Parts: sequence; C-alpha cells; structure tokens
Amino acid sequence: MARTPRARSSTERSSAAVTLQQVAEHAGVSIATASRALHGATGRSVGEELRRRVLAAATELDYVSNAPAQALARSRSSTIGLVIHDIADPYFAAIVAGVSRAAREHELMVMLAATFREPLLELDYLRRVRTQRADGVLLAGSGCTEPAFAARLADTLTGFTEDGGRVVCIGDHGLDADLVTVDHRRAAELAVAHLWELGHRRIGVLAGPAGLVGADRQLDGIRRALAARGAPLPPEHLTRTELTRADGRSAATQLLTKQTDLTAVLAVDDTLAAGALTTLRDDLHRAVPAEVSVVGLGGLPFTADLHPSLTTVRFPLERLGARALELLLEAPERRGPRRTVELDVELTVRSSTGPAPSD
Amino acid sequence: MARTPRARSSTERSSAAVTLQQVAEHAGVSIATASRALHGATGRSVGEELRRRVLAAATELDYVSNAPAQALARSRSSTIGLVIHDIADPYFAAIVAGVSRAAREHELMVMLAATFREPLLELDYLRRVRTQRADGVLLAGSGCTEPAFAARLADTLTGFTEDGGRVVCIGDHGLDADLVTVDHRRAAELAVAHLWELGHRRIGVLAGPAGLVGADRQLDGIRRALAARGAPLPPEHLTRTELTRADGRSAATQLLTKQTDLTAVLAVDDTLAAGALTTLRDDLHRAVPAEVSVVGLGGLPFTADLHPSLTTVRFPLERLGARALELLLEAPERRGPRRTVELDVELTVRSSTGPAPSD
DNA sequence: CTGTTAGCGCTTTCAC
DNA sequence: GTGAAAGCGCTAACAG
Repeated sequence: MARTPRARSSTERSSAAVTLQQVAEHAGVSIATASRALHGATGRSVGEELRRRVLAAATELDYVSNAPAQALARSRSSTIGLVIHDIADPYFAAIVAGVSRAAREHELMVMLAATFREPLLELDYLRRVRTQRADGVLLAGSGCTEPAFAARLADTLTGFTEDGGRVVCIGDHGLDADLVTVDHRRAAELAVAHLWELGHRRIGVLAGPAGLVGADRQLDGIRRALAARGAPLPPEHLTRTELTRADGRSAATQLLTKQTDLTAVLAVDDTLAAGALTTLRDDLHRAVPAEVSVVGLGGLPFTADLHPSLTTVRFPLERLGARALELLLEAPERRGPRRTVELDVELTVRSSTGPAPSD
Repeated sequence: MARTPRARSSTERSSAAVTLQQVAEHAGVSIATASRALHGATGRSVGEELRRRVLAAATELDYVSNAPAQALARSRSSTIGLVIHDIADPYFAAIVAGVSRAAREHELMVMLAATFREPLLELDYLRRVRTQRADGVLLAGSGCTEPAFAARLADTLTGFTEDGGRVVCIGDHGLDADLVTVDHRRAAELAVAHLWELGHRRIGVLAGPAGLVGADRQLDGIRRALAARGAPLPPEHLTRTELTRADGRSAATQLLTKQTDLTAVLAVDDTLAAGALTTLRDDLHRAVPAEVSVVGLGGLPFTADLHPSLTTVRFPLERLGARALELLLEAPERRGPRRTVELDVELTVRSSTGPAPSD
C-alpha cells in the first residue's frame, strides 16, 4: 500500500487544512451529514440538532471547504472564466467591474485571463479555462481577423461547450455564441441627431476599420440617420481608421484639411475623438466647438478630462459585463439559436459640441 | 454499491470530458505513464516511444486535463488570488495588468476578487480564495481602518498561511506580510526638487488622510525634502484631505484663498491635483503654470488629458503587480521577518509646472 | 522506465 | 433523517 490511511505524523508539512472528515468526527456525526449540513440545500434533510453541532464544529476548527475537491465531486466549479484583451484599457476594466459585481451576487469566482491582444494567448487561455472546468466563459474582445485563427477559436469553443461549459460573448466578434452588445446603430443615431439639432449639416465621419462588427454597425447607423434626414453621407466626408488616438489625429487632419467646410466631426470612438480634438487645437487651430463640433462614442471616463470635455454617447459597459454573466447563468439548457442582447446607450452632452457656425 | 464502476450509458449528459484513463487506454499504457508523459517533468522518466503515443492519443481524443482533480491530488492549484478594491479604478487596473502578465509567465491562473471597498467583502473573498486552495494571494488595497476589522483580517490571513498559502501585500496597509510598494518618500523628494529648481519657495501641500501609510510617508518625504533645502514646511501651507477630486478641489480652494502668496501646489495624488487644477481655473481664475504650478503624484494615464497636462511622479504600477507575484513565488520557505520591496518612481514633466513668477 | 494502487476531500446514491 | 461506501480524475509512492 502507498501511505498510511490516516493519522498524519506531526512532522508532516504544516499545511494541513482541516477536512470535512475532522469536522464530522468533532461533531460526532458521519461525514455525509457534515457535508449536508454545511453545503446541502438549506434547511433540508439534516436535523436541527445535528446541523447545529456540525456548524459549531466547523467554526471551532476553522474549517474551510476545499473547492477543488468539491469541483471534482460535483463536476461544477462555481467558477467562470473571463477573457479580455487588456485590463489596463478602461473599456475592459469597466466590463470586468460589471462581471465582478454580478459574479459576487451569484457566489461565483472569476478567473481573469488577459490576452494582451495575442490571438494565440487567447486560444491558450480558453483551453486553460476549460482545464479549470469553469462553468462557463465570458469572451470580451477577440482578434477574430484571420480565418485560420477564427476556425481554431471556434473549435476550442466547441470543445468547451461539449464538455458542458457555457459561452457568452461580450461585443460581437462573429462567433457563434450567445452575445451581449451595445446598440451601435442607436448610438450612431443619437450622435447624428444631436449634431443635426445643433444645425450641423456637413458632418465629417471618423469610422472604425471595416470588418469590425461594431464599427460596421455604427457606420451603418450613421448612414441611415443621415439619409433619414435627407442628407446621405457623401464618401468624401468619411474616413475609416484604426481606433487609436494617433490614427484619429492623422485621419482628422486629413479629413478637415480636404473638407474645409465641415462644421462637425463624428468619431465612432472616444479615442478617435480625442485625436480629432488634439489636431483641431494643435495643428489646425480651429476652435471647438465655436468653429467645429466634435462628438465621440463610448463615454469612457477620460472623455470628461479632455479639453474641451467631450460630448459622447455612453455605453453601459458595466451593465454589459453583468448582463453577460446573467445570460450565461440563464442558460440551463441552451438549445435553439444564439441569443443576442443589445443594451441601450445614452447621449452625454458636454463642451465639445455647440451650434453650427452660421457662416 | 453506488454506481456502476465505469461505462457511461450513452444516455448520460453529454458533458463527458475525456479523462486521463481514456487517454491511457487509447495509447495502450498505464494511467500513471500517461500522467507522467503529459504532466511530468519534461523529458524525464518516460520512454520516447510511449511518450509519443500518449501525446498522440491525447491530441486525438482532445484531452484536456482536469485542474480540480490535479489540485486535489497535488494539493497545489496553480492559481493565485488577487484582491483589489475596484477594477474600474485605473490604479488597480494597472496593478492587475502587471499581475496578469507575470502570472502568464509562470503558468498561473488568477482569481480576481473586487471588494468595492467593502471590508466585509474583503474578508469574505479572502476566505473564498482559501477555499479555492489558491497557492497564494496578492492583497492590493485594504480598508485597514478600524482595529476590529484589522484583527479579523489578520486572523484570516493567518489561517491562510497556516494552510500553506502565501500572502503578499501591494501597498502598505500595516499588515504583517511581505510587501511591495513604491518609494513614497522618493516620489515626494522628486516633486519638491522639481518645484524648487523652478524657483518655487512657497509651496502649498495637499496631503492625504492621516493613517494611510503611503500618505504619511509622502508627507514625511515632503517635509524632509523641504527641510533639507532650508525651508521647513509651515503648517499653514499644509492641508490634509481625502483622495477624491472634489475634496482636492475644495481643499485647494481653501489653501489658495488663505495663502495667496503660494506659487505652487504639490498634491500627493493625481486626483487631488486634478481637483486643484479645476479650482484654479474655474473658481480662482489663476493661470497654470504662469501664476501657480501644480504637480501630482501617481502618474495615472488621465493626467495627460488634464488641461494643462499634469506634471506628476509616475508610480510603476504594472511592475508593482508583477513584482508582487514574483515575491510570492520566491518564497519557497518563507521564514524570517517580512520582506519589503520598494520600487523606484519617475518624474514626468508636463505643462502644469513652470518657473515661479518673479513677482 | 512502467505499472499498481492508495489516497486527495468531497458528494451522492442507496439502504436503513 | 442519517450513515456507509463508491467514486470524481489525477498524482505519487512503491514495487518491479
């Protein structure tokens, strides 16, 4: 035989956590009863007296249950995985905050996996989450660009769901899974409406890169909103660009240099808008909002610190995360087609927008 | 007996993950060999041929190891807990980013626990982390205010370490555990030196609340730096306040209203500095930096967006997190007194500071 | 180098 | 309502 059945010699390493067995002995009940008293359905199946004794014993011995053992026995870990690009990015930070809050309410632990935008790392983490036997995984952000990668990602996800794991995406990345996202079209509509009401008729648009689902939706929303007002977006008023401040700056420079009669810039991302603000002030020397109004999309906190403070459409990022977790939990028997939840957005008017110059 | 030993009737729930047992059978080896080939020390103790077969079988069956089972058998979970106040706070977000990065390098998963500044939640999470049998826990932020709570916290930590868990604090909260923090005194010294070199001699100080270890150190550093230059800090130039933008604003208002001859404000926190900037511009109408210079401490990203952009001392938050994890891992046999690591800081000169007015 | 086997701590039938 | 016992999937002696 391998080891002596029980009775640790007191020379063993000190990390001898109290076990349910010991609690049971201390309380003078069977281990099964101890288990039921401690973790079973509340109030059911254990006599008041015994339950009391077990609880007392547990407290006295400072018993802490062993989650891995429970996970093994129950094949449920009360843990979910959360895969994001970069936690230092306030966009993801807000989502994580929402997930954390919801997880707490449901007594779940969350394993955080930051991929730093490396697709391979994402695959790797998904696998690890599966290894952990997480009850489910929330996928925020995916560089679903190249098809080869997308296929592997899909495979990995399939494996995960086949083992009984749930998957919910936060933000649409074209994956075949339940999805929680913001209403991008409505965000666009709100931004356009705001500018329109201020009298702007020549609006430059800084859009995101083609292929990004959200960016496409936003652009589509802008087009519709403009068309609905009888002023379809002329191609020369549109520039597509990566979502960085530097790109926003150069794209805005280009746009405003060529199209000198624009009275407003609608950027589909706060970061882009920040870049536009910078070039307007430092390169083009055009007053905001006196000469040109600027509006962004996203509503991240930093927009309040910009100068002038940015008018933007706020995305409910925290709720996005919380809702995603809820959706994950709501799926006891996930059958049928993929579910989609779109959260509403909200216009935040600040100092970067004003009436169109009467010129 | 309870269940039939093996052979799942094909009607069982589909979540039948492949087990090591199955891999072993498929490869025609014992389960022990399979285990060694898959998880054992690289290259050791398994013949090349068998190893190959096991690996092939694993791949073919899409085997994913069961972390809870491993954790149970090895009594190590390859998981660490990370307790923070609020992930949406960029301060913590940066720390988490650093921890994530380091965790990845060490093949560790991190369980994130956000307490939202509720002491009870912190206690609860610590317990849960213990429940998860995490190999260690990183403690960033603790509302170590009331002694009763501090005692309970200490107790919980003791329980954790007694079970073999490691603890490292990020930022000093007076807990008896290894600690990683920034060099607050040096940060103060850098800020003072910068202002002094610009000719400022009457410097107002916005300090943090007494009792906060970091805040105390910073104030101490400021006092020393000033004294070393032959200009001890007069009490009327000092105001202590909570670390919020609103408090910073009102504290700055008070300070600058009473002490009209100050040429600079040194805030021990970026947020406070932001408040000072606001009141200077909107309430007091004093030009920054022409009339008054402002410097902060922390170097969070938003300081670059302030107007004018804030001169500040950057804390290496990401490295703080990474270093903390390293420290956690470095402690194979943690004996002796608590270890302390102080990370260096760096002055970032921007637009909010300039030469003292010659007056 | 490989196989056998006894647990790791807990849940969950099944029988009383 | 309570207890006995069979695993959950894996690791680590121990024996060859």
